[in-house]
Formats: sequence, structure tokens, C-alpha cells
Amino acid sequence: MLRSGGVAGGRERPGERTIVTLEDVARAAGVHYSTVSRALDPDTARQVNVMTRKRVQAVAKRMGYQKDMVASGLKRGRTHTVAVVVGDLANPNVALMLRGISNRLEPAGLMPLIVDTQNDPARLERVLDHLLSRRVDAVIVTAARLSDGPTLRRIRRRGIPVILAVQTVPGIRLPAFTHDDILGGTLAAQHLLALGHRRVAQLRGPADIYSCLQRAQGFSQTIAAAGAMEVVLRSSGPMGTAEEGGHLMRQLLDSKRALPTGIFAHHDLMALGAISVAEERGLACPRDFSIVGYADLPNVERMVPPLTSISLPREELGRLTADVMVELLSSGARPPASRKLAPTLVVRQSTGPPRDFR
Amino acid sequence: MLRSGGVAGGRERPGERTIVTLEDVARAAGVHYSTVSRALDPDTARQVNVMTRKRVQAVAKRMGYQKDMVASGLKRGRTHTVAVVVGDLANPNVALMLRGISNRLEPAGLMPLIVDTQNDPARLERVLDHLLSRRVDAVIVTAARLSDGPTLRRIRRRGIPVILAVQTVPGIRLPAFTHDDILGGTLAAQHLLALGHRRVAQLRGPADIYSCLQRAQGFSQTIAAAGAMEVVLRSSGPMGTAEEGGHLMRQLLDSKRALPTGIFAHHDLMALGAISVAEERGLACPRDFSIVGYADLPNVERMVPPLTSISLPREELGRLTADVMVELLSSGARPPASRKLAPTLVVRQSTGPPRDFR
DNA sequence: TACGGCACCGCAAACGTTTGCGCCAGTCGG
DNA sequence: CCGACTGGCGCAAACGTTTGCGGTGCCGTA
Repeated sequence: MLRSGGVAGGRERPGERTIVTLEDVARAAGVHYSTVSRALDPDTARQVNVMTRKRVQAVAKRMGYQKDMVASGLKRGRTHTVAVVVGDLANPNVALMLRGISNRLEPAGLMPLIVDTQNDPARLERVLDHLLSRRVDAVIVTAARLSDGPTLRRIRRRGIPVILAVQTVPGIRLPAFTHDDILGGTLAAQHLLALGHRRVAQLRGPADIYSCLQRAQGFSQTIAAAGAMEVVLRSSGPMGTAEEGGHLMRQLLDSKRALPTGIFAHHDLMALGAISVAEERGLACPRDFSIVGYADLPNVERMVPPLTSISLPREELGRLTADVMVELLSSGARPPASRKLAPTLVVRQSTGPPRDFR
Repeated sequence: MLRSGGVAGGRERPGERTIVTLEDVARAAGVHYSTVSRALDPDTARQVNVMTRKRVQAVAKRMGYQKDMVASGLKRGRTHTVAVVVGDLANPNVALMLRGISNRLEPAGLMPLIVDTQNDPARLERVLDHLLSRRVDAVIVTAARLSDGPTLRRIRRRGIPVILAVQTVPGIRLPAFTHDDILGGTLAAQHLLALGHRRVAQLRGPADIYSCLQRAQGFSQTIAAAGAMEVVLRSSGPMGTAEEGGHLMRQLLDSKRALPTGIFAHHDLMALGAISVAEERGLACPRDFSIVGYADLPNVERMVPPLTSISLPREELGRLTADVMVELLSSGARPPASRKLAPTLVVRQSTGPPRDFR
């Protein structure tokens, strides 16, 4: 029998935030609210008679019922949120990767909680605590630096899945989805060698970013194996700024040695900064030197000169990471194995044969 | 007296997710858990004796207690989350704005829930429902199109604060923080006029984006007031792609009329696309025509030619929006007034005097 | 008729916090 | 010595879901 009396409404003023709860629907449908809960959850819907089920569903729809994910999260211990920690939101590399993640998580009913650490390790710690207190179901970290090992181990101990993306930390027991940066460095070296360069330079990124170490390793090994000469310049500042690239280029130009004919910069912006500085000194690219960038930033093909670069499948990496995370959370499988995605060389006009070849 | 017995631990296996609750702390500190709750909340901490307060705080810290924001959210009805709806995460404009928002929300203890609609109105609706069911405290929408009016009004009716950023919809009763796009269009026109251009063209963005209408209005009014000639080309495709700009430029070149000497593109990428197409036909910029872009994308100064553009204070707009939102949520004030931030003209080398002046 | 089995649904206890209320032991004024 | 008052704290009811358990009919079989 329908319980009458206590008709909903009447207490709230028009502007009031009015949320429809299970109980409201239950009253309207003449059932207990637990029945409503069951009728609306696909997993339990068959526990309720098909007639009442339809009725309840209709009433719920009519009243605009929306499950309160906060209450559900508290009860179930699963919030359907995934924290995504990034080093810098405005970095185009990061943004593309995020789009990949976001587009994959959304249809699975998972909400990415994107937090920006501004590449500050202290902020990483703070932010992770904050995220854990929000009971995220899992964490994707795309901003790991070598020094972050302890922090990462700490959240691993919380028992929730953690996946590293883009950046990893050697020796950590966490699945990592990265670009194959050794291959990236190798491709750059092979390209310069194939063009005939025998004296090369490397403008390295920060030493606490593992992918930079990998790029360096791939590059230097290949150069050494070919018996060519290499000079290495190390950046101490932030990752991948034009200023940093210009700074290193100035060092190179100021040294007594002859300018190397081929240069590998660890980031496109570093390459562009280097080119600018060289031009100030009357050197032109690729006439006087060749340079290979890294990351293949958007619109870099419209720069002057269009930059030869190592292209990274960023959005795909994001999708892959999100896919694995969805799988991990839905089937409760064991942590997946790490994977590396291969970068590709994109030849444009910032590289050519060394001058003495012409 | 300390209750002994039932020492925590012993039941959980090492890998188990082990969360410390108020009750755990209470047991360890020998008080009731409501006292712990009060002692740890700055607003209620003075309700508990300073001695016990210190003790409880120490115990909580030692045990690594972290308030469960999910439970707190359920009880208080405030989740300390702000939804931020964007049209495309990978758009550099959006990314910078997001950084501004994110950096401002974080110290206030608010968590941005960033969702990407891929500029799809249907997805906007879906996603907003999802966000509301997560009981977000407020919403910032940066992707509003003219057709989104009804959707926006619907969430306004839910009673939570909504602020529009970057894009607005005319006639809607919601605070909007935007760039002054009329001024932006005006600046572009004034610049071209000052250089001596008398025949100009406008490459317009999509008609359902209000800021494009504003840019057009500012530009056309200024051109008309100076008695110069203008031809308008309308883009029907997505916002601001190079292809779109190239497409419109082709139309312009294919028309019987003489090529206008000055062009205003509604987006930097459109401008770049237009330049590429013109170059294919043997026309050079700024020799044969001048072009002004919009948005001042990162690294656009390194393009060829370095693009004259209208620069928008994106990150500042993000900060401002977030600031207002924080204020709104903490003090419960009435909705703020809309504001417009002024763009600036950045002159580079894609504009110069028209050919006949030389 | 008795009884087991089953389908359906209600009951109520959680999940971890917050918070109004009220108890208790002091203290103080009369 | 008594009553009022107060600071400090415990009690328990929420917040909206989920879910194990058990109750109520109803059917079929012995």
C-alpha cells in the first residue's frame, strides 16, 4: 500500500539545493529504499521483481534521482576517482597525455583528479596526502623525479594501485608506462651519424629526470660505438626551457674547441633557444650546425627552421595507461608489467650534412 | 582511564589497506572520538581542553591520521571540490588558464575536478550530471557555446555557484570572467589601420562562440568607422585550426577581388594556416599582406614570420576566477559581478605597411 | 497437511565524520 | 549549604548508500 502523508516538498524554498535521495524515490514508488537501491544498480537489479523494478526505475527517472557518489564512496570504499599527478599542466606534452587519459577514463565512469605539482617535490608529497584522504582508487604519477622514490614507495604502501607514466624511477617496484628514451637518444645519434657528423654535442636536461639519463645513454652509446667525438653539457635548471638551451649553447660557443657540427638537445625548446643564441653570433642552422630536438612539440614544424625532432606518442601513452588502469580497477588483476612505447624520428630542416661535406 | 584491550592491528595483513579513523585515535588517546574530531578541527578546537587537545593532536600525528574527506563530505554536504569544465585540455590557452585556476585552488584546500568535453555539447550535459552526483561545491565552465544556454541554466537551478570563464553566453544570469574580445578585435583593427591598410579581411571563428562574435564586432566596427573596406569569411569547422585558416585563405585567394592587404584571423593557428596557403601561391607575409593573429600562443614568436597577435592574460584570468570562487565559497557572499580583462597587442613581423606604401 | 525451497522485499547495521544535546564535576555567589 | 552556571567531554543521531540477514508469501512435492 502506498504510504500517504509527508508528501515531499513544502519545506524547501525555491532557491534551495534540493537533492533527491533513495528515500524520496522509495516513498513515491511505495517500496523500501533498499529496494530502490537494488533496482537501480545493474548488478543487483535482478534481485527485484521485474514489475517493481521497472516502476522504480521510472519513478527515479521522473524525479531526477542521481546517486550520491559521495555516500556511495563512503559505503563501498571505492570512489571511482583516479588521481593524475602532473608536473606542469601547461606543458604541451603533459596536456596531450592528459587528454589521452581523460578520454579513456570518462567512459569507464572514472573521474580523473588532476593535480599539478609545478615540479616541486614538497608539493608532490602534500598533494598525495590530500589525494589519499580523498580516497582515490588509484594514482597515476607522470611527474616522478629520481628523488621522489621514497614518496612513491610510501603511497604504494597504502595499498592502492599506482602506475607511473612518462617518467619512472629506476629500481622501484611499480609498473611504468614510458617512452623508450634510450631508443629516442639512439635515433637522434643515428640520424646525425648518418648525415656524416663526427663531432657532436649533447645538451642534457636535468640529472634527476630519469628519461634524460636514458636519452643521454642511448645517444652517447651510439656515438661512442661509431667512434665519433662527443661533448656533453649538463643543464642544472628546470626541464626544457629555451633559456636553458641558450645558456648551454653559449657555453659551447665560448669554449676554445671547434663547434661540434651536430647537436642533440633534450628538448625542442632547448633546441630553439640554442638556435637563437647561435644566430646572434652569426651562425645559421643547418648551414653551420645541425640540431635535433626532443618531444616534437606542436607547431614545431612551423618554426624557423622547422625542427628535426624525436616524436613521442603522448596521447597514445595516456590512453594505454588509462586502459590498463581501468582494467586493473575493474577486474582487480595483479599489477601489470611495465611497457615502453617507441618514439620516432621526424626529419625536418634543422639537420643536414656537416659543412665540410659540402 | 585508558581503555586497554583490542589493540589495533593484528587483523590486517601487511599489504592490506589500513586507514586510521577517528576511533583509532580516540582509543589510543583515551578519549571519545567526537573529542578527537573537535580537537583536530581548527574551528572547534577551543571546545576541548588545551591539555587533551595537544595530546590528541600528538597522537593523531603519530598515528598518521588523515581525515576522510569522503565521510566529511557526506556529513557536511561540502566536498571542497570545484568542477572545471574545459573544451579541450590540449589547447594551450586552456592549459595556461587551468594552471592559474589550479594553483589558486590548491592552497585554499579546494580540489579542481577537471573534465574535458572535447567541445561536444552532449558530453557537456553528461559530464555535468556526473559532477553534480559527485556533489561538487561549485562549477567553473570555460567551454560555453551559445547553444549551451539551457544546460547552464539547468545547473544553475541546482543551487550551486556557477562561474563562466573565457567564454560566456549573452543574456545568461551567471557571472562571467572573460577577455575583452571587443577590445581585442578593436586593437587588431586599429593596428592594421595605423599601418595604412584600407582593404582588410577577417577570418572568423565559429559562429556559436560568443567571443568570436565579439572579436568580429570590435574589428568590423573599427574598420567601418575608419571608412575602410572589409571582407568577412566565416569558418564553419572547429575553432582555431590551421586547416580552417588555410581553407578560408584559399577562398580569399580564389575570389575575383584583389587580395586585401591586411588580414585579421580569429586564432593564431588560423593565421599560420593562412600564411602557409599564401606561400604556396607565391605570396609572402608581410611583403604581400599583413596578418594579425589572436591568442598569442606560446612560441608563436618563433614562427616564420613571428606573428603579430592579440595577447590574452590567460593565467591571470584563471587566477582571478579561482580567487573569486574561493571567496564565494568561504564567505558565502552573493554572486560576484562579471569582469573583463583587457588583451594587448603584440607587434611582431607578420604585419607591416601595405605594399603600395613602399 | 507439512515442509522445503524460492522469489521478493524490508530491516537495520554499517561506512567515518560532524554536531546538537546533555551529563558531570567543578566554581561561585548568595 | 544550595542553586546556577560553566568548561569539558561523551552520547547518539544524522548524512545517503550498500548489503547481509531474515521474514513473508507462494509454489511444489511428499
